Amino acid sequence: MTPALTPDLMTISDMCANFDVTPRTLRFYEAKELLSPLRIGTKRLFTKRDRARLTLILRGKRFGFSLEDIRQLLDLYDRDGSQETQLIRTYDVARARLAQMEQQRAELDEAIAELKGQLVWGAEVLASFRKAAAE
Amino acid sequence: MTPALTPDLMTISDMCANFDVTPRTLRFYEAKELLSPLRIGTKRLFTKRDRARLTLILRGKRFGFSLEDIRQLLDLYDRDGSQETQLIRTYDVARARLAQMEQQRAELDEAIAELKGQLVWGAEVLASFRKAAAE
DNA sequence: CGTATCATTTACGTTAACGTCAACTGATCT
DNA sequence: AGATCAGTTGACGTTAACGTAAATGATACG
Repeated sequence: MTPALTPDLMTISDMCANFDVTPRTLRFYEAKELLSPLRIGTKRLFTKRDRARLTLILRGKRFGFSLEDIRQLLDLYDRDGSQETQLIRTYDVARARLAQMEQQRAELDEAIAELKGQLVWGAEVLASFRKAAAE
Repeated sequence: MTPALTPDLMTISDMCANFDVTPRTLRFYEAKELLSPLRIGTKRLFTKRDRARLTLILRGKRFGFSLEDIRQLLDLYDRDGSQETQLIRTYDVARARLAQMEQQRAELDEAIAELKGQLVWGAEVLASFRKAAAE
């Protein structure tokens, strides 16, 4: 069993199992100052706060934010999570990102449409090949 | 004026202007064997074929193909552009890529939806802030 | 002849997000 | 003690698609 995570501290392998990331990733995030686990001697112990942050980090990645973007957002949450101006800034960043994503989706849609067109053409060429071969 | 592109040959800067790419890009593509311009002495002269290929390269990039993917597709076109099996292979690659893109689009849609949800929440928090400040 | 412009080759630099060793250190189990 | 883990730091490797700089060559103009 896991050593009974008394004050909800988790070892690096607990974290890996729970969040499906590698140790390298967690150390990397620490180096990037996205996480700051406690130390007992040399070993890392991840707190509830670290877990909350990691959750946000992974969500941010799903949104396509870079780690640097994420770090800045986390900093904003931290510094004075309750300052209205900070919240507004976070909100704006997210909205901008949303706009980007919708733009990206539009481009993707265009590319899909174009590629579909090419496929239709390809199918026609193939069909005419078979016709020619059948005579 | 451009030296009257007699047998439709273009210099590197003509190409850059026409396709909106840098010289570095064209040399890079040549190194990757995507293009194979003629040489007069040391200088490159791009033929009609090079331009056709570049068009396909750029289109491929819009589709999200890697240069390596594109090179292979171009090779297929070349080797025996009229062999049915080659055409089929090209067709299949394109279809697979289309599937990828539609998958990607689905994920993007999900992320957009989730992010929109977060934004709504963020807006609510902001609203409650203003309410609190107004009292 | 001088210079201005365009081109060429070579080769190292860049960015992101980790992967993959290597070489240890400690703790634990037997 | 010996062996076995789990963990640590450090450092170089990876991938894609070029950017950028340095040194040199070719050509045309006046």
